[in-house]
Amino acid sequence: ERIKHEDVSTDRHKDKHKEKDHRKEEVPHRVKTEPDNDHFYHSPKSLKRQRDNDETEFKPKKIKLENDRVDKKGKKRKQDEDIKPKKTQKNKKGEVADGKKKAKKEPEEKWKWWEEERATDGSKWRFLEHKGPVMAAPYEPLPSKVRFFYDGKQMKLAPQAEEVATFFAKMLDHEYTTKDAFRKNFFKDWRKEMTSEEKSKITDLKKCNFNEMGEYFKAQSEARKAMTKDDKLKIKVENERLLQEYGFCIMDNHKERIANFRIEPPGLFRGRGDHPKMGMLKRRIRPEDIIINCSKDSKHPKPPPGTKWKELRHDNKVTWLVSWTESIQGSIKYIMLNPSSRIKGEKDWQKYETARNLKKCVDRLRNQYREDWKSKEMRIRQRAVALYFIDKLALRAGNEKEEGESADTVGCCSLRVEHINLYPEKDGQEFVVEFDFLGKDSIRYYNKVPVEKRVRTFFYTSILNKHLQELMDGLTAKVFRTYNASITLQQQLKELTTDENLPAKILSYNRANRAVAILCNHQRAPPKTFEKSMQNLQTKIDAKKDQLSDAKRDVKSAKADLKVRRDEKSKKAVETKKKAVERLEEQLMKLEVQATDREENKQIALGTSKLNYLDPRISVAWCKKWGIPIEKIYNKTQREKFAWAIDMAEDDYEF
DNA sequence: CAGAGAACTTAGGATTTCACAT
DNA sequence: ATGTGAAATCCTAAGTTCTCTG
Repeated sequence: ERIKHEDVSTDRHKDKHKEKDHRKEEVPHRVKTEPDNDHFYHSPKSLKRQRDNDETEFKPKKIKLENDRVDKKGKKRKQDEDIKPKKTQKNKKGEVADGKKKAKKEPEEKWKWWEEERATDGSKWRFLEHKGPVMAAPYEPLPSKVRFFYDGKQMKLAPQAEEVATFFAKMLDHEYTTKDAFRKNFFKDWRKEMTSEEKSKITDLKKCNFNEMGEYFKAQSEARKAMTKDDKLKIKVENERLLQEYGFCIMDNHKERIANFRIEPPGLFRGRGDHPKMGMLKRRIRPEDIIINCSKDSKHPKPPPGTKWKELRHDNKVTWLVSWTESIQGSIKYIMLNPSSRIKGEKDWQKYETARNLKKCVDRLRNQYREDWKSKEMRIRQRAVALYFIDKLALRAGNEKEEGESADTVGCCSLRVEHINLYPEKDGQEFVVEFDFLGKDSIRYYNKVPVEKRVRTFFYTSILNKHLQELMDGLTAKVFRTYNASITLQQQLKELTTDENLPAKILSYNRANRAVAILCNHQRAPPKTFEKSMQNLQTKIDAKKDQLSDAKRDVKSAKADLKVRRDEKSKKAVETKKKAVERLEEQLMKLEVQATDREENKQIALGTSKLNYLDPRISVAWCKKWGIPIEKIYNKTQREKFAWAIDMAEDDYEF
C-alpha cells in the first residue's frame, strides 16, 4: 500500500506504538518554533553537519552580499551574472550563419561558449554533422574445438543460438547465473533464438554445459592481457583512429566530443538490485533500428554497406545524434555529446543558476510548507510533508513506476507504509521517523530523523512539481538536491578549511565533499581490496615512523658530534640530518592524512556529487582562495566538463 | 489536460589505464 | 621490465522532467 492517504500509515503505526495523546494531533505540532538549524539537514549515517549559516545569519549576509555586488559592478562580476532570462536575451551578435559545413578543423583553442549568446527559440543547434555510430562488432562463431554439451552430449549450435549461449558462458562465474529469475529469463529468450530443432532438443537449462565456452573466453582474456606491447599499441592506435573518426561531431561551427558513440553491444541484461528482467537478451542493434539526427545540409552519416537507417531526421529541438529502441524495457537510447560540450555545459550552468535562485527564496518556501502542514486540505498537507523531506533529507522525488517492470525502489513520493516507522518518542526525541527503503539503483537508504511534526503523508510528483513551478520559475523537486548539496559544500568548506599544509586542506575538501555525498546517500560497495590497501598503507606508515625515529637519532648523535668537534663539517651534518627529519615528518603526515581520507571514504562515493550536484564554481573559488592548484580537485575530464566554471569563478564566488 | 512517451540527468560497478614500487 | 593498486574512464541502467498527443 502506498502512503498516499494520511490515515493508513499512521493509524497502523499508532497502534504499534501505543501513544495516545498525540493521536488527535493531526496537523503539525511544532517541536520548535525556530527551525532546528543544528540538524536541519539530516544525513543518513552519522556524519553531522552543522549549519553555521542559518537564517539569523543569512539575512544580513544577503544584504551585505547585495552591496558587494553593487560595489563590484563593473570591476568583475561575470560570476554573478546569471544565465537566467534565457528567453530575454537577443542574438545581437549577428552570429555567423549555420550552414558553414566546414567548421574549423581544430576546435580553435578552447572555445569559450559561455561568453556567447544563447539561442532564444528553443532550438538546440543550427548545424549538426557527424559520422553516425560505431556498430557493435559482428558475432564471430566459436572455433569448432570449443564445444557445447546438452545432457552430456556434444551439440553444435547454429550461430544465432550460439551467440546467445556465449553471453551466458561469459557470465558463468558471476552469481547472476545462479539466480532463478536470471536463468528463467535467459532461457526463455535464448530459446527464441534457436532453430526449431535446437528448440526441441534443448528444454532444460540445467542440462546445458557451457564450461568449454566459459574456459575459452577466460583463455581469450588471459591472452589479451599477455599480448606483446606492440600488439597492445596496435589496438590502442586503432581505438584512437575510431575515436577521431566517430568520436566527434560538428555542432554550430565547433568540433565537439561525443559521449558514447558506440552502439551498445548485445548481451544479457543485468539490472540492478532485484530486477524482474535480469537475464533477458539485449538484442543486437542493426542499422535498421537506428534513427539518425543531423542537419539537412550536413554530410549525412552512411549506414554500413547493404543496410539502411531506420530513419534520417533533422530535428534541432533535441540534442541527440542517434537513437534506437532498446529491447528490454522498450525505452529509447541516445547518443549525445560529452559533458565538455557547449550543449551540456550550458544546461549544467543553468542548473546551478536555478539552484541559486532557490537559495534566494528557500526561506519563504520553508515557511510556506510549515504553514501548509496546518492546512485543512489533505492534499496541501501531504504536499508540504513531501516537500519537507525532499528539502531536509535531500530525497529524490520518487516517480511512479510500473510494477514488475523494474526493481522495486522508491523515492519521497512513492514511499510506502513499510518503508517508514514513526516513533512518537525515541532516544529522548519527539517524533522520530525511521526511513528504510531502497532508492535509485537499489541503494539502501536508512535514516532516523527527528521531525518537526507528526508525519503521515506522501504525494504525487507531478502535482508536487506543478506546485513548485508556481513557487519559483524553473523549480522542480530535484533542484532541492542540487541546492542543498551545493550550499552544504560551501558551508562545510568554510567551516573545515584551516590554514594548514596542502594535504590537510585537501582532506578538508574531501570531508566537505563527503558531507554532501552522505546527505545525498551516495554509497559504494567497499572496494574488494579495501582492507588490504589500508594494511599496505599502514605498513608504509610504520616504516616511515621507523625511518623517522632513526633520523631523529641521527640528529642527536650528529649534535653530540658537533659538541665534541665543533667544526664546520659537523655543523653541516647536523643541518643535513635535521632536513632529513623534516622531510620524513612531512611524508609521514601525508601518509597519515591519506589513510584517514581513505578510511573515511570506505563506503562513500564522492564522484557523483562532485560531477552532478556541486556547483563547480564553489570549488574553483575555494582553490583560488587557498592557492590550491585546481588539478588537486578536478582531474582532466572534470576540468573539461567544468571549463566554464574554472574560467569564470573568482575567489569570492558565492553560491 | 492527463498520461504516455521522449528527452535528458544521475548513478554505481566494471574495465582500462596509469603511476609507481620492485 | 614487471607487477600492483589506485585512478580514470567506460558503460549503460535508472532516475527525473519535459513534451506531445488523443
